[in-house]
Amino acid sequence: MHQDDGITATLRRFNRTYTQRIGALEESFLGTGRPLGVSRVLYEIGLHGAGVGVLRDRLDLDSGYLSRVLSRLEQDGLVRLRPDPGDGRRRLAELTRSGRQAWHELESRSEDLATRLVDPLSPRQRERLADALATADLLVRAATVALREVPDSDPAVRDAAGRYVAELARRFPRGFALDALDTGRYVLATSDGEPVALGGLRELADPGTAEIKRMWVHPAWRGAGLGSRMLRHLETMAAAAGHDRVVLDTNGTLVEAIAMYERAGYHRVERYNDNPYAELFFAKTLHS
Amino acid sequence: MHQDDGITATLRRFNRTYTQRIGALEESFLGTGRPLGVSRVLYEIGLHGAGVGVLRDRLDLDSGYLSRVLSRLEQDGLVRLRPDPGDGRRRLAELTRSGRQAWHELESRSEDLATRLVDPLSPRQRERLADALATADLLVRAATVALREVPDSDPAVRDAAGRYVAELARRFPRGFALDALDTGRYVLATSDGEPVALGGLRELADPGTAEIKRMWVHPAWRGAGLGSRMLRHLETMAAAAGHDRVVLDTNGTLVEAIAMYERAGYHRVERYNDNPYAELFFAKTLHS
DNA sequence: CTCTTTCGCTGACTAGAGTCAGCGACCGTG
DNA sequence: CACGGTCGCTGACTCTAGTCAGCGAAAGAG
Repeated sequence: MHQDDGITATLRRFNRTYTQRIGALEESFLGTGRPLGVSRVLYEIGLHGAGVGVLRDRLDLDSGYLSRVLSRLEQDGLVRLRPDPGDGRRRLAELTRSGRQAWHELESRSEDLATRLVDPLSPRQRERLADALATADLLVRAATVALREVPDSDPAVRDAAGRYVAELARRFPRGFALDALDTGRYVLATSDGEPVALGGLRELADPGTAEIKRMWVHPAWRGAGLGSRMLRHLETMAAAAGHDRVVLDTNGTLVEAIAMYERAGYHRVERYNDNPYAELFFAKTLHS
Repeated sequence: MHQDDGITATLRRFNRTYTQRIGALEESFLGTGRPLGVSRVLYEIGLHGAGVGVLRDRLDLDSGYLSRVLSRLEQDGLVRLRPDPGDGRRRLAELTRSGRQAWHELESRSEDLATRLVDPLSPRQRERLADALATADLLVRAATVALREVPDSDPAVRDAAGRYVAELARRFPRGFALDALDTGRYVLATSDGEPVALGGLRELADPGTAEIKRMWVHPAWRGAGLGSRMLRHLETMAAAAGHDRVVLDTNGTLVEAIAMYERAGYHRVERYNDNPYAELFFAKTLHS
């Protein structure tokens, strides 16, 4: 019924099976007397409400289209729109009492469908399915993490760098303190808009060499290969900028990171700076 | 990032991840200058051609709608329609040279997308993803197998029974022969229209007892729990028909089946018929 | 040879989803 | 306070997907 004929074939086969049988979960939003698009907006507003612009971004809808959907929901008494107190141009959408009821209806309809799908399976099979889907979920998310260079003024960089510092302070025996953010080029990895990894690249006095700084991966994402991807990305950037060697320093307590650097082809070198927190120094020659 | 909070939550979470990121595989049919529906029909016709009725069944389309889509494809020079030589009412659709070219384009577009998706993953991760998706595929297929009672005249019953007989003939030391199909109630399990399991229920002289016959599961589907599901289904049918006990006979060579009967609560009983092929006899009391 | 089905096609619709240009209210900057 | 830009809304569209009733040719049953 299935033979191992490559990852893309497996993926495409799964895609077919999936859209035919579970895709219906999506259309479970239908059958509530409302068109799918309207229900999706209703669901996305959620119990806590949401700004119109946020909805537009999250659902990737045209401004005019969303506006019409919202006014329909308002007419139906499911949604209340009020101006954003902080910015008179914006509007906030929130569910009315019957809107919340409709939201719960969508929720339970989707839950029912999921239950009905797994119902024919034995407990053991359900467990296997849950494991397989959780694994697939993690890997698909990891695969679709987007890396992009951002200016060091980007709030997400400050946020990620702050978490980096906080973690080092917790892990380093004598704590860790850092005042200003290094200038340099930063690469931010995001998933669903959330920062999940950060990496920085800085020029050194020696023009041929770049230094990798501030490598950080969100704790929940460790082991998903993000660190290596970030490293490769930074190396490519360094090579493109004309460097033929990258260096980095780290601390002996960061054992996972050290293992990753070694797997990625980095080798130990002598101390090249006077960073008091650094104990180990690595370098890698780039083959362009 | 993910906590174990039940199979339905995992399924729904995956569903969200999936539709956002892999769902695009489906829409890869877009961007070819043709609407999605038209491309789907084109793809489904395939390189070997297909009858119009077959397409209607497979894609679950309205007769009139499909007809229009096909004539559009014919106008565009991608499809040729000719009458079925065996039945003048039917028509066969097959791809022209440029139709085949368009088909390959869809194929490679879909392949590209799949490749691009798994590209950021390491070989080890790709393997894990392939495993997870293959497992999920199997289980989702198993979960969505449909069991339905069919008349014993149904060609699918004859087909499945034929495979059953052929397999027993191969596995039994002295072969197996069976002339007519027993009358009785048959339950057929199908996946994508293909028969994947069969089971029969027959009344015995003793009115309280029903006999389960012709239990067969497609070789590719064994281990997916279909046998147990079929058994449960037949038991429910027997109970609904007023029986409080089911019996069955089997042969010592069918070790997997015997293990399944025992797991399902069947216990050994004395021989109750003169079936020369039967060596072992089982019974189960139904608690209604 | 009739009568009934089946098969695919045509015409006439509808709802849903989305696009695009432009508008008025409002914000932040210089 | 002028001005460019942002935000959401409105009107006028388009395209896709699909439904439904009915029709004529062909096949199968009696």
